Amino acid sequence: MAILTWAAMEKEPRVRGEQTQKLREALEEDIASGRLRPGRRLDEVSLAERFGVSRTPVRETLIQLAASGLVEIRPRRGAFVVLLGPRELMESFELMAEVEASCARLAAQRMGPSDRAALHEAHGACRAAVGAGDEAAYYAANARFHGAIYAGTGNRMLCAEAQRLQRSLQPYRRLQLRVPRRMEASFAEHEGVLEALVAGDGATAAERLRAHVVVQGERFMALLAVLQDETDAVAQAGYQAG
Amino acid sequence: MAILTWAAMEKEPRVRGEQTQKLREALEEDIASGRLRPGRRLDEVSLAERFGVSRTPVRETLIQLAASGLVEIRPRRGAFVVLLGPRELMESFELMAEVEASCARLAAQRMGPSDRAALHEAHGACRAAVGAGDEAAYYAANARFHGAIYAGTGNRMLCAEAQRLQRSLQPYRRLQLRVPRRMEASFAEHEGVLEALVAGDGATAAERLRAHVVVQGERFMALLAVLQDETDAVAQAGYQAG
DNA sequence: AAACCTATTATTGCATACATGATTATTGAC
DNA sequence: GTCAATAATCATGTATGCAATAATAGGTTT
Repeated sequence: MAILTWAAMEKEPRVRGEQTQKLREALEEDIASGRLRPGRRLDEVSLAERFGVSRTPVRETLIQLAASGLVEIRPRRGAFVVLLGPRELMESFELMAEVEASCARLAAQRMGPSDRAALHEAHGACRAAVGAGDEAAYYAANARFHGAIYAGTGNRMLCAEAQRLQRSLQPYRRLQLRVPRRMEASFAEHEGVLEALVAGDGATAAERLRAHVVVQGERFMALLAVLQDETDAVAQAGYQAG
Repeated sequence: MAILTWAAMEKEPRVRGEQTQKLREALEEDIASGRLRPGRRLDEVSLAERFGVSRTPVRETLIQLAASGLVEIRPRRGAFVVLLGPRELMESFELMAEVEASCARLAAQRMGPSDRAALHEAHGACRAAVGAGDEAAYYAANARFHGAIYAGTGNRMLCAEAQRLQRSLQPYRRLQLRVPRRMEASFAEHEGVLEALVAGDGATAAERLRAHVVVQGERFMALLAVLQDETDAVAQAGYQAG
């Protein structure tokens, strides 16, 4: 007793939660969707009132979010939605590119029929979104496309890591909507990745997916000035969530 | 106001802590050193008494450790030192291999003189440890060797991720001491990695470091039966820490 | 004797209360 | 009028108390 066998470990959330679970999902959604923008302070009492709970589960949720990289907690200062600086953004995109390249290499060797089906489905949805010019649909389908590659590795640890990184960069991807012909370029790159994946060419798939993410990062960094302006504007407006 | 500028974000711990900081370090050390073995249950009141604090900071620390992958929290059941099963161990080693390979590739291109000096220093310490047959010294020097490669990437996000993974696998590395001629083999592999790194050959360095980690993982998986026996014994003995 | 059901115990999850440090506002001086 | 120092306010960090659930022990039944 007092021992947990690994056989019993077949459930994902390594983290406690009853109330906390809901709080975490709600805040993650708020951050990803942009309702809570990077840099926004997260007041414990306000969040507690908003969700109708005490400060305790709020604090525990904030700690979880801090550990997953979405929130930053400064001792005695409070919690803030993580605001990545230029350097940290570049580093995060590079890390993302490396992880995704690894996923592509492994997925090319290991994807099963259902993985391939999911990948093609997501790719088709991307194509449809490009045709319709539907940014929101492309955004969702793009996430499925990348997620299918993660899952195709068969490595749940790697998959979880890739998803965590994707979530932490999600608040910034919104700004990519401003890049002209973004969807078309992204879709074309996806096609190259898909081709290499279905051919089982791991090296090529990895290189193409790495380049895809790196290029996205470079496009994004070009918009950094705009980002700065926006957060400044947010600061001045004293943005309120909910 | 209510906005955190990224200029102010030049401090590492994204996590709160006064008491919590000490608790986290102490528990990390206990887990890494093997005083708290994988599968061990972590009772909140016992920990609170042991550290002379209330349950609150203990809970917050456990949540942090859960998020970093060292502890697993099962709702209403308590916290346990993560006990990775065979599949999870394989996946973790693979993830580690991928991340380290990325580090090697980037470090080969970017390492500065101080990074190279640190790498050579660690390698020299490894050589000395092999000569002296000092397992503990090799263990420490090996960690410095890998850490120097992480740092050599100049990417703090990647570096932090690699270190987090290393910590989460640390409880299991102890068992590698049983592999015969482990130090000699490891050191020989290090030498190949170092050679490629100083030559600036990122592709070769990445491949060699990946192989190094993968081989370590394979050696390790061969000991899994022993691991299982040991944890079973621990379970029966009702291992007490401290 | 073994298995199942029940009652007790113990531990987690959450709420509330208090203390300390940070932030802000006010007041005074230059 | 601006800057600085001090006091008041507020938020965080920690402790404690209560409720609900899971683990456990005991008794009963087959």
